[in-house]
Amino acid sequence: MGQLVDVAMNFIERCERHSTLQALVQDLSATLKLFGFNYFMMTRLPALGEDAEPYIIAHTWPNEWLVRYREGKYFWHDPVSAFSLTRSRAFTWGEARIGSRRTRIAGKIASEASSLGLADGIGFPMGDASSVQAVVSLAADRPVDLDTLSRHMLHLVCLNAEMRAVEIYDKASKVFAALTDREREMLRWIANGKASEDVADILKVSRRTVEVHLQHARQKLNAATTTHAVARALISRQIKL
Amino acid sequence: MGQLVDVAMNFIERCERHSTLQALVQDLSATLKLFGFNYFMMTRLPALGEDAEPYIIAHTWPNEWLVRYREGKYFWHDPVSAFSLTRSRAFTWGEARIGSRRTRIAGKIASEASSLGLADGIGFPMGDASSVQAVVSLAADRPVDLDTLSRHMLHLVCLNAEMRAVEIYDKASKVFAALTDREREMLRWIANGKASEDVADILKVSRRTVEVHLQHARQKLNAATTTHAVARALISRQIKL
DNA sequence: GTGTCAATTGTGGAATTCCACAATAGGAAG
DNA sequence: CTTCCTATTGTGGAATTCCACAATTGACAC
Repeated sequence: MGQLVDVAMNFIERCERHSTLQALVQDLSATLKLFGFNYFMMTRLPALGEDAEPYIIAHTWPNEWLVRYREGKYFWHDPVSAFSLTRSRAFTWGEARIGSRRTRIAGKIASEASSLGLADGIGFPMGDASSVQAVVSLAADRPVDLDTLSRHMLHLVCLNAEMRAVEIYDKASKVFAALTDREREMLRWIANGKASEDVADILKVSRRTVEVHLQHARQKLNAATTTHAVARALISRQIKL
Repeated sequence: MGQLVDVAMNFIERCERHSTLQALVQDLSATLKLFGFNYFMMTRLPALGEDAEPYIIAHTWPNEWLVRYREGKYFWHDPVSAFSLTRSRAFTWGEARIGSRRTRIAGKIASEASSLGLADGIGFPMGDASSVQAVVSLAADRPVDLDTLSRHMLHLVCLNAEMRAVEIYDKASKVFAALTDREREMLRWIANGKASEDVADILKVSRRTVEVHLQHARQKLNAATTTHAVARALISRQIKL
């Protein structure tokens, strides 16, 4: 019981010291086995309908399973992955499957997974309740039945592993030039559906002024269009809706 | 030592059962005091330069401090809050202050906070490493010196509290109509700076087809302009950049 | 088999944005 | 005090988007 707390704490401390994804994966994999999980998948979420594979950060899933997942575009048919997109709390695969109506394809996916040693699992969405960014999914060869403490320790393990993994994986994060207050102000109105002229009226300046600010914003964000600039400003958190 | 684990687990279990923000805040506040923290602040992050106050989800900060924070627009001068925007891991205020150059205003904020009983604290960014969504900040009247276990238990407490708080607070989350594959495809190209004509070429359809899809997207997302639609599609996670 | 919905294409004109070139004024920093 | 940056406004024309009105094809569901 208390042992798992130590296992988790020790893993988290080691986490910081791993400087390669490989080492981290190995350590995480070993740690998770102590909790009864043989495989894990750590991935960001693709936009709807998109191919999920490029978003994978790290995993130890059997290659065979990964191939099938890709070929069959399982991501968009698997109720478990669908669950990941909406849930902000931890959930077991069992829960996810019960919560969704049974379709042919869902049943097929579940039985195929089971035959490859991924019978049940638990998913930890990363991010807050308003927007899930990534998911760490753990697979076991039998139904998941964790006590509360183990579950939360696992959550902590996955949380820290993901943080570290993204740090390692994603060192080259997109950095855009900083906009001025005025530029952000203009962009924000545009992002909210106003035309340049509207913004001009709202801010009591000429339409031209608005357009020049937008032009500067486009240049700074290296954007081809104002829409492009808005998208980039949004993801770089320089504006909000 | 092991007691704090129980305290944390018990709190997390109670969390689910709280149905009002008030009850949650009270419980959280009491729980945090057992860890030596007298006040907390749970907030989402404003866009650069924006007023931070509307983004507060819940807090127990002294009113006097909150007023000063607002009046002086401290959020944008306080190295601690600046830290929240970039860090994805837990950090103490002390760490944040050391990591940034000392300015007059920063020193003033720190000493004012200290005189009101917020001498040091710890911040837990919520969200993954690539995008911080919210922060839970805990304040203590003396320098923070937590052992690893306590720190991680606190992290778990804050994580679950925030989840629940957002669930309660944000029941009326913006829901937009689902776009079709094609609509998303078009929007994605537009979000990436392409003109309708470019998209038409890329997808081997007529410019008009692209525009009709965009029109439908605008209608579904209730957006006045395509830019508006892109912004909404982005925040509702229907497209990615 | 009928109905609903997605995807596709078209026309023509109004509305809007984008761009190259220029210039003035004020504030902050060195 | 000089320099850099930001905010502001202007012109005119090219490029692009937006809109109202219409219609065909194919897929999936009841």
